[in-house]
Amino acid sequence: MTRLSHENLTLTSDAHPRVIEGRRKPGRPKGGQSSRTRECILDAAEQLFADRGYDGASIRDVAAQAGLQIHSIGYHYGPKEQLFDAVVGRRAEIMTQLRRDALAAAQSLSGGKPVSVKDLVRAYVSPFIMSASHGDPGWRNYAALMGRLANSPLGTEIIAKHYDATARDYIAALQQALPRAKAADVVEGFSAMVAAMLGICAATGRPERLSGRASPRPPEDSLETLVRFHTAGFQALQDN
Amino acid sequence: MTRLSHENLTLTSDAHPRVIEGRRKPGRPKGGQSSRTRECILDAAEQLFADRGYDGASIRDVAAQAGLQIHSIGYHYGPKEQLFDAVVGRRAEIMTQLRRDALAAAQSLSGGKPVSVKDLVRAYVSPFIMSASHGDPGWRNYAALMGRLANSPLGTEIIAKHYDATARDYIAALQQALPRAKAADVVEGFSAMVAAMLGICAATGRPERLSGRASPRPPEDSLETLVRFHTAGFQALQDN
DNA sequence: TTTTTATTTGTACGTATGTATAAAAAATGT
DNA sequence: ACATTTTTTATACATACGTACAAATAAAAA
Repeated sequence: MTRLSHENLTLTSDAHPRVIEGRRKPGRPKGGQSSRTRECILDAAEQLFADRGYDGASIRDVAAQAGLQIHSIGYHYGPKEQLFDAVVGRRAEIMTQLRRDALAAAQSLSGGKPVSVKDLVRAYVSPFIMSASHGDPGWRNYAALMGRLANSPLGTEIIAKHYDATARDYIAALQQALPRAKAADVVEGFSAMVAAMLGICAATGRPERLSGRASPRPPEDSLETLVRFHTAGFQALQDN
Repeated sequence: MTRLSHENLTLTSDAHPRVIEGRRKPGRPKGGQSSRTRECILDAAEQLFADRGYDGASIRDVAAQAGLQIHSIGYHYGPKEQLFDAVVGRRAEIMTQLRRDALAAAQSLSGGKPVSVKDLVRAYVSPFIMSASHGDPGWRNYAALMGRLANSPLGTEIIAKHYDATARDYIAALQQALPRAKAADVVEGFSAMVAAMLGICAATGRPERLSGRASPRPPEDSLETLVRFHTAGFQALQDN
């Protein structure tokens, strides 16, 4: 367990320092200190929104978890919805970049010809599943949060804002890979793929219960199964 | 617009009387009247839970929507979680029966041999999608609610209670239809199928946005696509 | 008719919520 | 050295929450 101590601000965590334990004295911090406080707030909010949902997590909970006063949250992020948007947006930017890069790489590798369905499915799904299962509790919380959000009005709105552009790119590429499939079917398949991806990362424990196994599957196995399953699904959309 | 009036209890709605508009006088109602009040409460709670989530919908909202006093809710259903369970359970019983019947019918029709994957997928998914899209706003709300719940802890718990038994039956049948597929893969495919089904009925508007169409697809089309897509997905799990 | 049961009403409690205000304190800019 | 900016603390407000209690009322049971 690492324990970083920087002035009056003490962060403790294993490999991922994010919870402020000691209190800060009031006053302007030295050089850009606030940016770290802002990250701590996002981390705390991320975890609580994931665990309890948007309405279930209060601003007070977030402040307590981050070791701050209530008003510090509002000071840095304004009203609750804005904080929520910041939580979603922070990693959405990273995830979007990963997916864009993966798509560009696949496209340049296939040189002009349409990218295969399998590569598209993998390119979209892999960054998310891998991030959600590679130790970082922040990403794990984020993935759970996205799953919780998926079918709610507020969630849909914010997901649209941060993820629709990339989704459209992938759908277009899928359409090229499946020229005989109806456009509406491709979108439906894409939605199914996203829903399955989020379900895997939600860690509800249902798959374990239904299969009788004690611990969750290795995420790499889930990823391979998901890719195989949905690739075949997409291809079946060509038979009209 | 039909308007039924029965004693002091006045229900108004088109084709689905569920919102009490006039106030009831206190006192014991005539013969089993309360059962109708109880249904009204469930209808109101169903809608509000679907629209705003478990934490977003208050007992006061439910009472107001049902035209009752706050305490009537607690009187009939006890604490909030119990009301929630009642909301989920009411239609879960019906849905479970529909799925059991469909499975039994398919099994007797195939006379001893394993039921085909396609029939299994359809038998599981069709009752839900059809109920969610056949006019009844109660079922529509219910389907949206289930989608919202899917990846939350409370939702998982209650879904387990009401739906796991049938899920196990279908997974066993799928396993028989796919003898060369790994058990964990079949469970993963089943989870994917459920997630896609819930996503379709959640009516988030995302598919419309991503495909540029104005109105949602006819549910029959979505159903056929889902069946085709997931049948192929399951079959691909046989190639190890 | 009297008693019992079922249901609704009205009110209340203690707590939690999102947001706002004012003041204090420490670093920075001049 | 002084004024300014940034961030924290402390407190407060109005409202909303889940739950509970006692009283009132009307049907049913005796």
